[in-house]
Amino acid sequence: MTTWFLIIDCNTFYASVEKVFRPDLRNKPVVVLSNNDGVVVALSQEAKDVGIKRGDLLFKIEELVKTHRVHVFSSNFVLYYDFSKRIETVVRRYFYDVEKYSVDEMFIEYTTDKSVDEIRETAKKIRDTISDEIKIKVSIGIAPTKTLAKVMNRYAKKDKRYQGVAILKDTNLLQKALFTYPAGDVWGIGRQHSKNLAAQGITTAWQFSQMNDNWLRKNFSIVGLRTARELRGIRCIDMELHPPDKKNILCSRSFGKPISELSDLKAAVSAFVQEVAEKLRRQKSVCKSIGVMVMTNPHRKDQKQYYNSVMLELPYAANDNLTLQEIAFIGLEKIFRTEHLYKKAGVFVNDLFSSENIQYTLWDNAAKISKRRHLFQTVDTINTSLGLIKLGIQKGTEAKHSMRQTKKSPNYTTDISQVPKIDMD
DNA sequence: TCTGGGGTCCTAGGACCC
DNA sequence: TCTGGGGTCCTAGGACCC
Repeated sequence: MTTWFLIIDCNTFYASVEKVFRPDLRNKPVVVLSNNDGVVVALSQEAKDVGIKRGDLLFKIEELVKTHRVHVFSSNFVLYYDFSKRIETVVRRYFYDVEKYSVDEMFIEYTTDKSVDEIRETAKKIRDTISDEIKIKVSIGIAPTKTLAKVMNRYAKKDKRYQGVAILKDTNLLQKALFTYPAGDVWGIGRQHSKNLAAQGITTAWQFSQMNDNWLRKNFSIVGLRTARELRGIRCIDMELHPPDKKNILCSRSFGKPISELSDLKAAVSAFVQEVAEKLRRQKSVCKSIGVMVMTNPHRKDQKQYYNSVMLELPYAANDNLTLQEIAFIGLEKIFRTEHLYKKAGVFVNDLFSSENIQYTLWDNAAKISKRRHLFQTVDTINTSLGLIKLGIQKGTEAKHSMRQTKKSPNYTTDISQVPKIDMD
């Protein structure tokens, strides 16, 4: 028996999803923008071919967009997440244990005595099924460790000869796979490490993997050592089938237009508190403190800059909007200064623990706390199906802090009023 | 006009305790 | 002629991922 790791990775995911309901965009360049339509976060191969890169500012590529008739979309996470779930469902028909690593990637651990060719055929079948049923192309990398599977995945994606599935047949081929593979493209080696490595003449994954353990440990911590060992074929990173509860939850967002009034910031903070509180309740956690941060636009050198954040203790461990909002507002008022144009705000909670075993002290108003918790359980139930209930402060003020999203596609798959219509006339 | 959002882990250093 | 040492907790900062 041999244990393999498969990684299934969707090609240019957001851009591909946007194309599914738009057959007229086949073979056309498509880009998807960040929140507020600021920068390119995803792009189709055709868009890459005309010279657009991830991270490009929209206003700087206007010329390219015009000349090459690039189709531009605001991000539609509801749609992408729904596609992600559909793809996962297909994969689970073949493998019960799937690690959802990100919205467009899944790891699978596969222990089998099947031959390399048989494994490749299975992978191809999964790939074809996803392509047929969901209309999304995926690449699959297969190897004895997660890090090597990621390496193979890139070969599967970049080199047509693999037809979307690349497997590291045996470790004798390690040197061949890593010899020309850029060190900076290895999973776990980012920009900074890559720069430091290059300064010492280390540019390939193979060179990195052959460095001395002590040196790796000293310069790149235990994380870097683990990466090097994984590249040698030694398994160091396991599957994570059940995502652990979040230890921190953050909700922050830039505003479509700058805000200067406290009341408008309050409306934004209230909305962020709502999101944070919902996430807390979803994982059955409570928090003992809550933080708020505000900032001006750091890119506007001509404007007065201000950044501040504050963390406040709650009177008791909680996860209901009302308690969290009360304290968040106190925090906001502490750090709010007039005369600034605020571009972004955020709400965060750290040190979460399970809501199942809260210890109240003698002074806690247990009745009030319990009432609030039940109230928001009900609110969650209603919002899950309708999404209508908000705290009063948010009423009518949404426009002031809402994002700019002028090019959003319909929620084709999750909103009955937005499904595509076919004209039969 | 225009610059994303949400996470994780690791390390070093200071405070504090006995 | 000497000025401990080990353990724990917390925080800030820096790296990484998508």
